Amino acid sequence: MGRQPSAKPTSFDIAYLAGVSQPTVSRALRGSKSVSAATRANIQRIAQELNYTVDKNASSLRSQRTHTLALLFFEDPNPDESMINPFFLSMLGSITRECARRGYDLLISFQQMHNDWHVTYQDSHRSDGIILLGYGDYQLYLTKLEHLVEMGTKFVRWGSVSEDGIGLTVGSDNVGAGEQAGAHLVEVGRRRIAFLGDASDHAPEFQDRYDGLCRAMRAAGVEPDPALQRDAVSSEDSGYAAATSLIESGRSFDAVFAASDLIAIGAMRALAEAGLRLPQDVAIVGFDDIPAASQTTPTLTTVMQDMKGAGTLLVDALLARIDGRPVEQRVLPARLIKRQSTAV
Amino acid sequence: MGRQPSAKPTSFDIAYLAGVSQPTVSRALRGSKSVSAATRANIQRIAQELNYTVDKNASSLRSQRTHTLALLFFEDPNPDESMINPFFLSMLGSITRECARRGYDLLISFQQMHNDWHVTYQDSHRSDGIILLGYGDYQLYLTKLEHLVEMGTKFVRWGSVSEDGIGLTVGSDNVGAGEQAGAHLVEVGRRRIAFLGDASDHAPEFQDRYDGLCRAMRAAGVEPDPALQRDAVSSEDSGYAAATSLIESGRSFDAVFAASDLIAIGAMRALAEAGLRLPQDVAIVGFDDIPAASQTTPTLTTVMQDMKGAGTLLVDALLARIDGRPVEQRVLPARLIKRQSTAV
DNA sequence: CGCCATAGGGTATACGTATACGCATAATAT
DNA sequence: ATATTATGCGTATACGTATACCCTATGGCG
Repeated sequence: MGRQPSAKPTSFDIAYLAGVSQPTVSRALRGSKSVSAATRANIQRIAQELNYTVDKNASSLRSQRTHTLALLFFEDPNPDESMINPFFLSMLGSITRECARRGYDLLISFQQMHNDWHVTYQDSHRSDGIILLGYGDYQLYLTKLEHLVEMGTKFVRWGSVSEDGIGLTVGSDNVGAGEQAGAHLVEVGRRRIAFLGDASDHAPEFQDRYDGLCRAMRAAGVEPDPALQRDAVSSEDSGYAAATSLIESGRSFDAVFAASDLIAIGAMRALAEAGLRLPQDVAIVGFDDIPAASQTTPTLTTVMQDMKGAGTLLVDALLARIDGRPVEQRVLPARLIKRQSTAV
Repeated sequence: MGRQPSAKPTSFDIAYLAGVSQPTVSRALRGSKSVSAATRANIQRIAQELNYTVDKNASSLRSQRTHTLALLFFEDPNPDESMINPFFLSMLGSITRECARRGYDLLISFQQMHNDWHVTYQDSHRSDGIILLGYGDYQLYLTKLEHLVEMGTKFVRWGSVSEDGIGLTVGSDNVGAGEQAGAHLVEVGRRRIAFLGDASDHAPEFQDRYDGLCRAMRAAGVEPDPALQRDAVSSEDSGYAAATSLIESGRSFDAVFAASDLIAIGAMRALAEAGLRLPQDVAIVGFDDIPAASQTTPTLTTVMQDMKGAGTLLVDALLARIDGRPVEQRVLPARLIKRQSTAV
């Protein structure tokens, strides 16, 4: 039946073959400088030959470092439970790669917002640090964050960088992105610009985007009309509802800035059903540049965030915090992608 | 400065408080029947109170079981490296949840097809088993699979269930899905149906879909024309190229069955640019039901796979194999979603 | 030529858990 | 009544690594 799957070699096996003691093997492989170059090279060669890999469990047990990061998705308790926010998904790749590059494993965990705190607690024991991604009710979220801080857990989260300061935050330049979107809409001649997305402190990121929009409008000498803002969470249905409410209010508007692409897509449906022509009657800008944004009719102008940079930065920041190195909040640039929905 | 983050309690702490020995705590918590109900209840209560969690590293080290599954994405070495196949992403949620339900952790790892074997090898040491997801060159893939089998690694993969039998496979009923698509196209009056997607043994899943299509056509008394098949991998560009080649061949066709939605979307662009009306001149069916499929013009008829069931089944099958339980290959039903691109 | 610093590496041990044994007590069989 | 077995638990130990500490040769220095 072929050979045995040859029992996993240990550092003792290597040590024996190299004619040294086990600790020397450990030192050599971990890069301690108190082992001679020749010995180290020899040990590395033998390890390579035997396909030796350090036993993560033993190593972690001894050193009390897991070399693992946990990635927690906080989800809205929405009915469509199998759907994951496409935006976060596209960050996953870069986070994974960055972890691999740094020699860290990545543990994935999904969590309903309302869930037992217990799971998160466990995750904090299984990893050196936690990356938090999540839309949703920000207040609920905060209590969990405070709990984490209290426990001394290292973590970093994706979100609005401007606010409070619970823990370490990495995020896009939402204000700047909002400004870009606003400036572009003004440039194509729009003056009455509506905003769809929570502007309350339940959703700091959306709020930042709205602030940016207002800033751009004022810079162009246009005063934003608060009556043209409608709350919405990141889903098509919510966007549809918000746009419908806007239309039914009877107030005139010639552009819509949606706080996310999903909202924008729902809004486009509502606008089209109301007989409004896009972009002639109403120009529209979304946020996120999800794949569907280039498939809508008309194709959707939107803001693309630097997801690759985001993953790298999140991991970087978290590792810095874990190692006790100083780390400053950082903001990532975002870029406006112009498509048909704002074409003059 | 508040209290210390109170050192993590160990089984010894619990044992002391319960007035028993450490092994008894271990036995009680793991459900050994050689501990009395009263003692067990008491231990569990104390553990709960202290927020005790078993140290995974120590536990794994001792028992040689990691209680972790590794998820490996094999990617095409394509230029757009930050993009992950949206189809696999939607499976991630259900896999994660199923793992959590069974008390397993999930380790994520992306790999370029051409990468060093080393990474996969390591992953096989860090987990009890591996879940393999990947499109791409099937031959390259096979050599890696054989390597895994040789090492005695437990794994399960997503793919075409019909073929060879290297390892354990879970997949959709691609033949049946192809039949549904074909029957639908025939039903709306199409006779000259093109197929875009590799039909070689480099891509067994696509081949199955093609086989299903042919079967449905023959069942309706229509002989499929091999000249209407064009190779394509799962990307928009590839779909665009394949459709263009088809159009330029001058052969007449009144329908296209694309092996994936991305191919379909690329093909739609090519067809529209060639002045063909969809669906009047050419009806089109895709595969996967990615989010963008409902945003195209016209919206895309496609096949929806049971991704939630897929995740569950993959984890189930892998755990069965790990535990040495018997496990049969299983196939998941797929469902045709009818949209505008095939509306009569 | 003796003294000390340094490089290089060995010895002993701890990390927290799970399991093989052994040993009482109590329950049953003979 | 004694022999047998099951029940419930303690004792001892191993899993594979990393680190604190100790020891031995050198070489540099006065």
